[in-house]
Amino acid sequence: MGSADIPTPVIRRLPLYLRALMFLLDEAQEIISSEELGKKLGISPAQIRKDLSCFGEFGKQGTGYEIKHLREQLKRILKVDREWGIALVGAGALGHAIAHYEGFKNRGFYIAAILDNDPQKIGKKIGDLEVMDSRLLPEVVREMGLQVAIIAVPTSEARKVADALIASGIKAIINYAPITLNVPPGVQIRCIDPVTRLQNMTYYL
Amino acid sequence: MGSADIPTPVIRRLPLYLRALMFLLDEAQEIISSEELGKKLGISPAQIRKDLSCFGEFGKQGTGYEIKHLREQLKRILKVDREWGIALVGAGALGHAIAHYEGFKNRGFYIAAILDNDPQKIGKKIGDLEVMDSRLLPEVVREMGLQVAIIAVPTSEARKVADALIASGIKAIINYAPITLNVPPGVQIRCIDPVTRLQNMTYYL
DNA sequence: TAGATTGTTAATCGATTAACAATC
DNA sequence: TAGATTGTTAATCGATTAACAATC
Repeated sequence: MGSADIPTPVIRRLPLYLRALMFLLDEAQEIISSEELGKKLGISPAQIRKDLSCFGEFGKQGTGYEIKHLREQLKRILKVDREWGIALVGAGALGHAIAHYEGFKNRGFYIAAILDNDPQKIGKKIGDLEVMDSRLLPEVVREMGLQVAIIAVPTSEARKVADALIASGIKAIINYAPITLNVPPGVQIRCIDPVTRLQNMTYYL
Repeated sequence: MGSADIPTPVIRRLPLYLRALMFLLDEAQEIISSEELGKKLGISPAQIRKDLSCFGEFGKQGTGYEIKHLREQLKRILKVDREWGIALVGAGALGHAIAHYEGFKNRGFYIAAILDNDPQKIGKKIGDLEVMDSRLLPEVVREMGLQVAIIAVPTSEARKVADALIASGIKAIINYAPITLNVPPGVQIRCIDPVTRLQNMTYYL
């Protein structure tokens, strides 16, 4: 690959830029400067320019950035210029909330399948999708060509589910169980645990 | 205050240490070395020792850390050696999932009140709590002495809700709407947006 | 004591910021 | 052109790591 190694903090910020640009486009704004974008995001303008310069020259001196163009570039860089299907494992309250979440729309993702191991839940419909038996995971992942999954099961089952996902060929996982899961190289994982975020804030109170 | 300024990455890691220690105690482990803890968390042992040394000397040379003792120290440092009541705003699918979440238990938090502006939802019960009218927010926050809140409303309402929370005296906010909210100094805010996390991972695929 | 692991210092590494020439 | 803002360099700042004396 021609692309040099980009610092991870840069990659963490790009989705925030993209999110802000999508929002601005909804409000029909066409151009934005690094100054204005920085103010909206609480990030320094120099930081934004430096981050973007890792990938090319997307702005125009004296003017700023054409929002639609920058959005397309960011989508391409982040590989969300396509739609990734997600395997959602867990059809409890959290699974329902994720299945009904509006925020995936136009951001590169959709729920492709919902799985659970509870016979009470298997076969039930959530929105347009029928909850499938967890045991079908390998087939579902292969047949639908899924690479992304979300773990929304109880903590006690999260490790087992992660192993099954990885064995099935999933390459990117969002884990909602409050536990650190170790994954092999080549597999991405991120944990969403509101309590660690809360504990982080209370330190400062 | 006697406490010097602690680097923010340190404060971000402490809740992870605490979470791992709680888990180990459940499994009846009593002692752990920075080496072993680091392996579990994917963090270098030197990092862990350095982080902890910001606050005191909690270990014993040649042995490691007494887990129960370190847990108590971390709880104290993070101010979760008490229980913080949370004002949960939004009683939709996400609000339900949060209200039923088991993960708050023993980690310093509980849902103290649930509010919504939808007459259809007001008065309905979620677990033990009755959904209250959002307009009662200032009274609820004051009377219950709440400092922490969670925003689980549609994106279009998030800004308004955040302003109301801050006006009511809330000092720490978890925002589930995929939008950057600007808050005044002295108020902590963290955004939980699974899609930015997903977009971060797809970059690496 | 011998072995192990901490707490801490110094060195390295990496990220952010300031500043300005380039240029629209 | 004059004014504005980018892209980029160099300087600053901060965080991580390596190494080891202290000590249990």
